[in-house]
Amino acid sequence: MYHKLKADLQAGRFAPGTVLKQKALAEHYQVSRIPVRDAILRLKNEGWLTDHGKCGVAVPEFDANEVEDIYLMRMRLEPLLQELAMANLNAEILGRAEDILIKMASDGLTAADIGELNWQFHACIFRAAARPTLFSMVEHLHRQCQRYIGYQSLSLNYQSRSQAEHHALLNALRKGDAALASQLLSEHISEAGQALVRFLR
Amino acid sequence: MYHKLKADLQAGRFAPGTVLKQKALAEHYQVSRIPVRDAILRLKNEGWLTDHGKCGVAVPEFDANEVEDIYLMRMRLEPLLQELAMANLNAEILGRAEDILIKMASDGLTAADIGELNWQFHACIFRAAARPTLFSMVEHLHRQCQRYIGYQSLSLNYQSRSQAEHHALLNALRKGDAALASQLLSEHISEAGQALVRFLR
DNA sequence: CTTATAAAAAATGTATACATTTTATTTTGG
DNA sequence: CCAAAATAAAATGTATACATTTTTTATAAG
Repeated sequence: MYHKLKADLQAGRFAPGTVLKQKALAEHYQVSRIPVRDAILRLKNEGWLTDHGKCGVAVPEFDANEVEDIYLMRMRLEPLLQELAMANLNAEILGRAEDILIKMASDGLTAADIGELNWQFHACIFRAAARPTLFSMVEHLHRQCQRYIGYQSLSLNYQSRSQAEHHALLNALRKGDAALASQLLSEHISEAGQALVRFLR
Repeated sequence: MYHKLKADLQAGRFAPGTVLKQKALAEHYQVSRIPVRDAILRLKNEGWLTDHGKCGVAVPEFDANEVEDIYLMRMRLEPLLQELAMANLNAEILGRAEDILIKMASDGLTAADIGELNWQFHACIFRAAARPTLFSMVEHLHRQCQRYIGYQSLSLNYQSRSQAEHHALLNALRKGDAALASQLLSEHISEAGQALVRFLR
């Protein structure tokens, strides 16, 4: 139930602003209201739903200010996590990261696919830091962004540029150039954020 | 129910590591398991409970690594938010912040009281940034820390030093010295974090 | 016609009962 | 005696039924 509703939200099958009622969801997914309530609680915490006054939940509208804040946070936290990871990077990890980049160059990927692979690429590096709390937070912020990028073709337009940045980052990591790697990641996030905010305004 | 369980967790009435079962909680609080489930879901997201295998939830053990990560994040995010707030600060806001500092000097405050007032002081400034998403995140990180500071007398030992730092910060904000205010806040967080990590190890 | 109040409808919160899954115990074979 | 499988117990997940709260609609007064 939770997974089905989340999938529908991720696929954009409910327009932003739509108000969802427990009873209606229960009937739609052929379950009782108990699992619906659980799912709603979880999805509210993940940012896929918001309270709608005292009754009902709504699919959040696109909010450029929210995106701006999330990208600001990512710019501060992801380079930090990457720096902490650098000491533990090795050829195997970097090889796996490159494999993901190769997959990202495939044809027929949806915006959601690209978003997921993009996260897998960075996560692969971040995980080496062995910092579960910081990692979870960064993952949470990434996934909040996916709500926005799933909808539009922006990620497809920026795909070639993004790939080039990924390869440049990978090279810096291979060389062990921490300052360059941090700067490249920061710019990578900044550009994606600015493009998304421009698109929303 | 949610509020009662949270209060008990905040007051440290369940030792870290304790495993809690829905049925036991339901009987203890004289409610059915449905509100217990809701409360558990919410408290897991707030960091007051964690999953315990496939069955039950546990009161999390104290984890110095988690604290270290949270303070690292706070050091990156709070100065950012404060900088964004500075343009909108005025005498009224700064006056309210000072009022809170005066309350913090009262006698007979518990560690939890001081923690709450400490947050109110900074929140009062942060709110001026009018950045709800960033603010929520910073608030979330603050409240995660309260789980640790509620337990021990550390906050009481650092109270006078902390107050001095608060006043220095307030002065920098009054003067509009952004660089100094950021630096003071960063150090303020860093010192509190280091003290807490030292205590836990 | 607008506003305030009252009744009706709808939505959420909670209790009880049952189903499914997980964990603990016992039994059996080596 | 130990390990693995089977059984019993316990815990969580879910459905139905009812209680409380919120929202909407209808009604009446100004």
